Amino acid sequence: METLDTVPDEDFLRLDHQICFSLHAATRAFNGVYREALKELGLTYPQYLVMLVLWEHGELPVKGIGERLRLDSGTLSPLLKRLEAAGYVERRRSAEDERSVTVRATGAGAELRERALGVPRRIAAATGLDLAEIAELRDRLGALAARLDGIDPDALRPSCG
Amino acid sequence: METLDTVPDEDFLRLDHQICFSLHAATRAFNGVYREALKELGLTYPQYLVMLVLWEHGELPVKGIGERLRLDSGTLSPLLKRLEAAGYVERRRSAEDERSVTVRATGAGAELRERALGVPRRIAAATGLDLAEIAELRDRLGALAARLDGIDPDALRPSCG
DNA sequence: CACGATTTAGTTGTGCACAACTGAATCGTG
DNA sequence: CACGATTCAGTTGTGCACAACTAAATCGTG
Repeated sequence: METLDTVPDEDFLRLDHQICFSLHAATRAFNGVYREALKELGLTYPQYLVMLVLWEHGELPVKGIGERLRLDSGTLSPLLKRLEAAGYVERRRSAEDERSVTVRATGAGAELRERALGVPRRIAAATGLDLAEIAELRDRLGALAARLDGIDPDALRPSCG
Repeated sequence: METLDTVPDEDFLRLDHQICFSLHAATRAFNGVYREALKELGLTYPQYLVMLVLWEHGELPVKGIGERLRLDSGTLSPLLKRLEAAGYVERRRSAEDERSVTVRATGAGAELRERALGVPRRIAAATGLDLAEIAELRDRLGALAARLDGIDPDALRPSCG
């Protein structure tokens, strides 16, 4: 089998162009499709992800949301502020640990879930993938992400290439 | 085989949580890995994509870059201005069509290519995927993106779900 | 040729990602 | 108990994505 070592740098650069582009394109295409589907709910895609975890887990501290979505407070704080302004979530300082802020869906947020139920099905139908393919894609992407997250930054430095 | 139609909305919402998350996570993990690898070059990931197309195609109008990367002038104009400020590209109004701005790599931009040659190999090695797997992932993502880009927006509206 | 439609870059405004930082609360160890 | 280290949310600044818009050049049709 052809191994990585036998391929010239030039070919790698070309292949890189292709895979970078397709990953970038797939992500933006997915975002675009969700943007369209979520327009009627008044949610962005990241806001929808936050609502999904709140619907699934009930109330969570900001940190808990961040762990599940791999987002930090710099991203979540303003996003949650917008969700709060829209009336979908409420935030309050935890009584037990006043460093922590607990986030939970409001009544309007719960109603939103009912309106959101149809979204994933329409997306799935639009992709033309069946359930098994969707699950496989999920697993591949999940495995890739886990592997990438586990990379030692030093392995990306020139000295180790 | 289980079809989409027989799956309850609730299960879809849960599956959606998973696939949204894994796509989002894979993208951000990839971005993070590239960010690290490109740090020494002083490039961001989108800037690197632009340099890749310029290295491959020689000079291109802004529109040509946008078509290849599916980016509009609102994204490209400031990005190119930064690449120009860094000395990697130069822009000049086309003589034939003064609406158009031609972008090409400078000498420093060409030197950057030499230093960039090792990057994709290190990324590929870090993913632990072999060439065939990389090519397969590229094709799957490309096909998915093409399918998503081709979706009729109306198909995402509630009335058609 | 004239003039409305189109094309091309660019600008503005909103939202997300992330690094670096701040400040307050809490924890752990002496 | 005291005090330095850590944790947590939030802020600031930079860059990207995208929608909506502007201005200038070009095109196409009468």
